[in-house]
Amino acid sequence: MNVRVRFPPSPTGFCHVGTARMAILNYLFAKKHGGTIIFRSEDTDKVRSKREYEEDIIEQLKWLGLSWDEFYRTTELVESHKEALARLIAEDKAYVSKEESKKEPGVRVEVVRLRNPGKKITFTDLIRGDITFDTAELGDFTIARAIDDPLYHLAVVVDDGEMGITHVIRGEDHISNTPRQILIQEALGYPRPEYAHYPLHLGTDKSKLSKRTGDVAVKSYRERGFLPEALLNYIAILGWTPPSAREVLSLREMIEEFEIGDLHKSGAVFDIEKLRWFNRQYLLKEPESSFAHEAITIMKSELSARSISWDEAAGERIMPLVRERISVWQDLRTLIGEGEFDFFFAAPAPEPSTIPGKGNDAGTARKHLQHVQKIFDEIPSAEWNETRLKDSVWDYATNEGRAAVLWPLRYALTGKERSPDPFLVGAAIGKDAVLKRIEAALSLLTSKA
RNA sequence: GGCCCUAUCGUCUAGUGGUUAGGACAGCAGCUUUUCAAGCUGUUAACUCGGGUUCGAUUCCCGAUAGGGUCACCA
Repeated sequence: MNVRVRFPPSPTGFCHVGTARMAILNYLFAKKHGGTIIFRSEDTDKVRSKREYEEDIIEQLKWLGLSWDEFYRTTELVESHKEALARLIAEDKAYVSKEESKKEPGVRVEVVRLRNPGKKITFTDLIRGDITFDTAELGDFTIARAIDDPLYHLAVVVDDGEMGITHVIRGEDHISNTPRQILIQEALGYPRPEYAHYPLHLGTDKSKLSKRTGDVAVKSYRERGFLPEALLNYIAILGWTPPSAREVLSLREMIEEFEIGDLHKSGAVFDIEKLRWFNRQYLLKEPESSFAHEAITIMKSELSARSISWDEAAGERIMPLVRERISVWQDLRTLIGEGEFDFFFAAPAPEPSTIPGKGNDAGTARKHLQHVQKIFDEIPSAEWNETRLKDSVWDYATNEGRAAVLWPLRYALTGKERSPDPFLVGAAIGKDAVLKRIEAALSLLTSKA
C-alpha cells in the first residue's frame, strides 16, 4: 500500500510539544513505510488562525529535522468543501437549518447539519483495538457555519478523502471526533482510513500538558539551548519503546525501529529532568569545534555583561570543563552569569580568613603557598601544563597534608570555596597569573597577621 | 453528568498464568589524587482496590476507584 499521512496543525498558537509529537509520530510511520507526508495547515478558524503561528510551526518542525512532501492550507481548498456540502444537501444527507446564533443571540443564521442515521460505529484503532460509539447521541451535528463556510470535521474528511490519506495518526483527544468524521465520510462515499490514537503527554500533575502546566513552546526549549536531536529523541521515546529498548536513538534509527503498534496506550508525564539528561548525552557527542564555537559565543556575551574581558586562550583551555558541567546551553549562561567562571578571566578577591582552609592557620597557609610559589616559579613556561603542575607539588602536598596545601592554593587562584581543581585552573590561566595570585594571597595573609 | 480511553518504583517503562518483578531518569551511599562538578560502583523504591477463573494471578474476566479525553456556529 502507498502510505499517505498528514501533519494537520491548526495555526492558532505557536508550535508546542504536542504539535511536535504529532509530526514526529506521523513522520516515523511514513518514513518507515516509504510513504508521503502532507503538511496541511488547518486554518478553518479564521478568527484564531495566524500566519505567524503557521510560520513558527514550520520553522520549529524543520529545526527538529522533520520534513514533508506536500503543503496545503485548508482555506485554500474551500471549493471542494463547498462542492461536498452542496452534494450532501442535494442528496438530502445534510440540510440547512435556520436557527438562532449561539454566538450572537437574537441573530438568525443558516447552519448546515448532517442527517445523522444514528447508528453504532465501530472502528479499529491501530493502538487500542476496536472502539465502538453510538452516534445517536451526537444528533444532527453541525458541519458548516453556512453553505460556503465549512467547519473542521467536514473539511478534514473532504481533505483526507481528496488527498488519499491512508493513515490518520493523532492524539487521543480526537478519539471522540472519529465517529462523527466517519459519518461524514460515509455520507460522502470516501474510504475509511486506518486510525491510530496515541496518548497525550501530561504535565507534572498528570493533567494535560498545556501553557498553564508548563513550558510547552518548542521555541522556548530551543532558546534555552536544548539540541533539536535531544528534544526530538525524548518526545519520540516518551510513549514509545522501540524493540531494541534503546533510549538514545538517532532519527534514522527510530525510523528503522518504528512500529505503530508499539506506541503505548497510557499518557506519560513530560519530565524535564530526563530531557536534560538526553540533552547532555547529545551535547557530549557534539564535535569539539562546533561545541567550542557555541560555548565561546555564550561566554563572550555573558562575560561582557559582567564587564570581564574575554581571554581567548583561557576560553579554549576550559572547554573540557564546560562540557563536563552543563546539560543544556542555558546552564553555561547561568554559570557565567553567576560569576562561577570569573576566575578564569580575572583575578579573584579571596577572603583572607578563608585562605587557610578548615583546621589550618594563616602561618601554615603562608608556608605552603610560599613553597608552592617557589616550585611553580621554577617550572619553565614551555612546560606549564596541568600534569606538570600536579606532579610538581603532589609529593609535597601528600607529605604535608593535601587539604592543608591544596585548599589554600586553589582558593588563592579562584577565590571560590567550590571550584575546579587548582592544577586545571593554574594551567588555564598561565604561569604569570598563577604567581601573581599566589603573591596576592600571601600579602593578604601577611597584612592580616 | 453522558460517552470514550487508560491504570507496574517519585517519573518513563520491561515483563510473565509460577520471576529474587528487570532497566532508565531522579534520589541516597561509597569510591575516585583537597572542595565543586563529572565519572565509577552499590542501593532505596512499584504490580490501585474488590470479586471471580485457576492448583496458582501483577498477568485473563467483571466491577469499583482514580486519572485523562470529549460532549462548539474551535480545531
